[in-house]
Amino acid sequence: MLKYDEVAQKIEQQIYATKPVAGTRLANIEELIKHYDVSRTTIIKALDQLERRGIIYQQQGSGIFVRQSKKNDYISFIESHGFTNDQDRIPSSTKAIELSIIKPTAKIAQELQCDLSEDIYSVKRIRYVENNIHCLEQSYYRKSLVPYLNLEIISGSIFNYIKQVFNINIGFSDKYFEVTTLDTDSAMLLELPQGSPTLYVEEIFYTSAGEPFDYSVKHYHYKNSKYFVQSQLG
Amino acid sequence: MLKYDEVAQKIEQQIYATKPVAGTRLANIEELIKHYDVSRTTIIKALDQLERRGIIYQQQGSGIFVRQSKKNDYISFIESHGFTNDQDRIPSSTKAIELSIIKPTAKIAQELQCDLSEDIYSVKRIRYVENNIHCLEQSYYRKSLVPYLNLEIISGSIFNYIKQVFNINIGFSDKYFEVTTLDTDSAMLLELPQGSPTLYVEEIFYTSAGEPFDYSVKHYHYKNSKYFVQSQLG
DNA sequence: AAGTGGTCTAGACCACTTT
DNA sequence: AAGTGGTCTAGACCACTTT
Repeated sequence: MLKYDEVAQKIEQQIYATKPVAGTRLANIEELIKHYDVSRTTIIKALDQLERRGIIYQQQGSGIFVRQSKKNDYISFIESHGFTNDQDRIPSSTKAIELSIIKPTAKIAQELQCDLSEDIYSVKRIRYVENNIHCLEQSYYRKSLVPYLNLEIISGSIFNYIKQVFNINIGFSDKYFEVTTLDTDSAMLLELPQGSPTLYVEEIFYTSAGEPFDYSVKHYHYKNSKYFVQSQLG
Repeated sequence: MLKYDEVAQKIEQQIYATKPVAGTRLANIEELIKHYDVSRTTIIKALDQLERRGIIYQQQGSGIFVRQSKKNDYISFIESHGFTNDQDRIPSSTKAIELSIIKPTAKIAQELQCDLSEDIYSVKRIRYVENNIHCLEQSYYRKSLVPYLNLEIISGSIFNYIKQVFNINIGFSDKYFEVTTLDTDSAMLLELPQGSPTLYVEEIFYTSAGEPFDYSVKHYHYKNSKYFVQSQLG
């Protein structure tokens, strides 16, 4: 494990364990260097990581402080995989609705940067958080990169599966979204009236080598899902 | 100006100038070190910055590559101040609807971590992008931190103003959002039928010293606003 | 003036991919 | 085996805030 990851994790755990109020000052950098017995650069890198994740903030000349903890019931829109805060997991589950191999439409081929003749796994699922319907998800995977899927696999975490079995490293994603209304089919599956508002999200996932392997379209249940995003500005 | 910011900016400008297709490989690190005459650490920091902003991606052992450029008409949800990509600005404007000094409600006082007796500037505005209604915004500023506002100021960029005049450095923000429907008042102002879907956002802005100074509530026009978010995963 | 976080360097060495 | 990005160190010096 990398040193700066280890230091970041230890500092984070200490914050979660002692639950200091927002604005509490942590030890200064010199002390952290001595305490963790690493170089200045390593401490700074660990702190930068915690700052980006919204756990602390740093003010030059003043100190390192604990940031406000997030509201409950809100899910991180960036790393949303069914958890709220990193501390306490929220039980989530998945129901598979459809699994088939298809040829891509022009739109799908474009997003996945693939040929129209390439085989594509089409996966339709409903995702639940705390036993409430959270969203309807239609995903397309390039079979050349994800050679095999079955009902059991898609009822769990597909990402964990393809990471472990096919050794695919997930690199980054592009997320496009807007607010719209539900058509008949989606409304039925989300158990909402037709025309209900929804957060409509299209997301393309790339491997760490920059290859798009998953194009997903999601309709979120507007009553059961709330989100948060923390930003660094300035 | 900091060296790594300068290097990042130069590399970015070069990418925008030559518009290479996604996946194009940039010069390797040794070359960048020589070319910009800075240390390895400085190059790495510049590249990390560009990676976080979605402009490049790096693959250990392989190279540094240009990332897909973003779709037009989508606005960055993180740094959304009325622009799309960093390259080409989109004309945006603001119409002031209301400006007053009030005492905070319990909710406002809680979000701004202030006393119920403190003076608060209440600002209501409509924001336009390319002459289309983009969102309705109700903001609350702590008068102790933002001592003066008038109609002219709030018709422009309040953030630029308070940065320059009151020397407030904006540090970070917490954004909470969900999909809901418009009530009569908001619908009228957004020129949409009552009950239309909307993206409802609450955002708290903090100074770099960690003090909340602005609590804003926004209703986005569901037909005129689309967003994107780029994530680093793995 | 003292304290605290941030930048920057040269260079050794490690991790991963490509040839 | 060679190439390429990433980690880590010691230490000098800078930028900003607090006393």
